[in-house]
Amino acid sequence: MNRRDRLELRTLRYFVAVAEELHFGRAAVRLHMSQPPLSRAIRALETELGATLFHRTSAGVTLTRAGAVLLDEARALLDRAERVPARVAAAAGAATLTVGILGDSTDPDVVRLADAYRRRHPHVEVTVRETDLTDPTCGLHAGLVDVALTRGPFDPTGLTTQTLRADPVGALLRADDPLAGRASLAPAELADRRWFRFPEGTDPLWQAYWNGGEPRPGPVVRTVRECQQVVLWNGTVGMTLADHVPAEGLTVVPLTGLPPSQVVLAWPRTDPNPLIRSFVRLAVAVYDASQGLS
Amino acid sequence: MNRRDRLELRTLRYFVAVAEELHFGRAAVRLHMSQPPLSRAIRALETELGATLFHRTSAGVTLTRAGAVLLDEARALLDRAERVPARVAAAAGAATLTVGILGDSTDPDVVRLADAYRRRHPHVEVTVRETDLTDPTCGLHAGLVDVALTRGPFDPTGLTTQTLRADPVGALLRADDPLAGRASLAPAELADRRWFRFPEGTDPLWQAYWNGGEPRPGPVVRTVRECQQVVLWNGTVGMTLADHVPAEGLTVVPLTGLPPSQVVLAWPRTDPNPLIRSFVRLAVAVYDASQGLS
DNA sequence: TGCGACGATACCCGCGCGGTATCGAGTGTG
DNA sequence: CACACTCGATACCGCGCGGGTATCGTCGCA
Repeated sequence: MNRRDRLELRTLRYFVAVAEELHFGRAAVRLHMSQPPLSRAIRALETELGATLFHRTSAGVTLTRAGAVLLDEARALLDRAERVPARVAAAAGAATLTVGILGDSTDPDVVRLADAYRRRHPHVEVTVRETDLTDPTCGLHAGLVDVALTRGPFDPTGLTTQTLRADPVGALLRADDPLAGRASLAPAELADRRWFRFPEGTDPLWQAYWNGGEPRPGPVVRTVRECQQVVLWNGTVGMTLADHVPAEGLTVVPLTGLPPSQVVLAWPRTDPNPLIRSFVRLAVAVYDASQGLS
Repeated sequence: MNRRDRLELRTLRYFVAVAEELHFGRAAVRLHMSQPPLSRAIRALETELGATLFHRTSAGVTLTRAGAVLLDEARALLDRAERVPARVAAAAGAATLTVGILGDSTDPDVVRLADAYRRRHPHVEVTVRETDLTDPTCGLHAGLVDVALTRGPFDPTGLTTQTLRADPVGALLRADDPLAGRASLAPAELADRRWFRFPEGTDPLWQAYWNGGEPRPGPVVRTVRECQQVVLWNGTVGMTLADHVPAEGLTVVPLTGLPPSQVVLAWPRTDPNPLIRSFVRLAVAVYDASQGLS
């Protein structure tokens, strides 16, 4: 009568674990769960099938004849089920996912995300396209990438976005700058300086944010490296991540009163490619887990 | 990351339904569910497998190549899974369940329960043992039956019991009895009559209940038929179910102030036979459903 | 007879699943 | 050309199931 009364693979996985360990406690460990729900699940399976699967004696647990038969059947089913994803993937053709990454991402979470995705979808050919700072969407609109692992803010028209993390920002200064020794700075204290900025045509939201709230005059940069060079050589200033470890001769001072910089995942609003969905799901999980333990 | 991310048979059943109907709405009907969760499940499956399974065009739904492959795989898996219960049952040997039924059970729910159980466990050999009224446990203690579908009250020592329903009771009288025309009776109004009773050694709780709260003198009966005969021939009275349709020359008048008669399922407390468990589960479901619509 | 091992039971909680309501896109029609 | 209809997708909600912790009951053993 209940809906939980048809055979399911999960139950069979439980059964196989117990049948192989012949010990509920150890099987539970192997299944990364605790013993009581496992006992219950096996009991429910016995009820469902109308047959006792294990002899529970004080000496230990042994398979009944019915249990032995089910073990064969279950292994066959699980083996076959195991191979289904690979076969479907093969039929779908060489699956490809192109991830756009904003130039400076030495983010350790990106590595963890790449690992996790590779483990989850070994058949997917992931290509990474690193882009400079002049396009926060990493070429999403041009169709150059399927999904962009980038930073905000930018015009989200036609895109779906998902914020993964927020990092405090800081001012990038020469190490011998008079303000270099400060524990923190307000953007106003740098109002009279020249700030590096991005080329004409760059997303205005993006431009404004990285100039401390409003576009300011200064040299044009395209890459992280250029930002550093232009500060070193011109004595300009600019924004970067507060925990950024700068190059020799540069320093970073935390900026106060500014919204933190968000790590954002973006992808086309209408793209039906399910690889994107699973990538997004995984990314959220990985970044959340990372948040949790920090 | 979630636990809901391994392939499950339920999901495959959904997929096969949609693949065969090529229409989400109709597939949902076939699966006895509504369309939105079905759409979600298919989407989740696509995400999980990293492949699009259906082309959703305005013209309708068609399978992709990946979907076609999955359809084959899914059918193979489901076919095999379908046969598992039968094979396990065969290995367990001829499964037998003996149900004890108290003599007078012309209860329609019993029929529905028998049907449901037969549908659910077609391989189980169900034998029914109808017993007289002298043992409310239908021979459970003697091991004559596995489970008793009976009425209370009785001594539950060593048994597990489950109440399924409660029915009002009435007095069984001759149709020409002075009290026969009454709309209802209190047991006290029959205090001076002789009540039929059960033989020496019958469960005391049982004996007392069916004599209106305390054992009263009167002729000894063993079966429902004997009850009727003894009332017809001796002018004795006794208790029966209020909605009982009596034989010619008899009548039933509802009794007030007595606890209703409970339909009770009873089985040995320590019997490991899983057939009993599933029978009990089903019985509860059937009787509950029956309650609901009354 | 106390103790340890181990499966079963009791009870609680969070989330995944299925429900209803609604949207939005695409299409045929007066 | 607007309107209505179809049908899958989305938003949101409530509940039951699956998994958790605590504890029990039983059996073997010192």
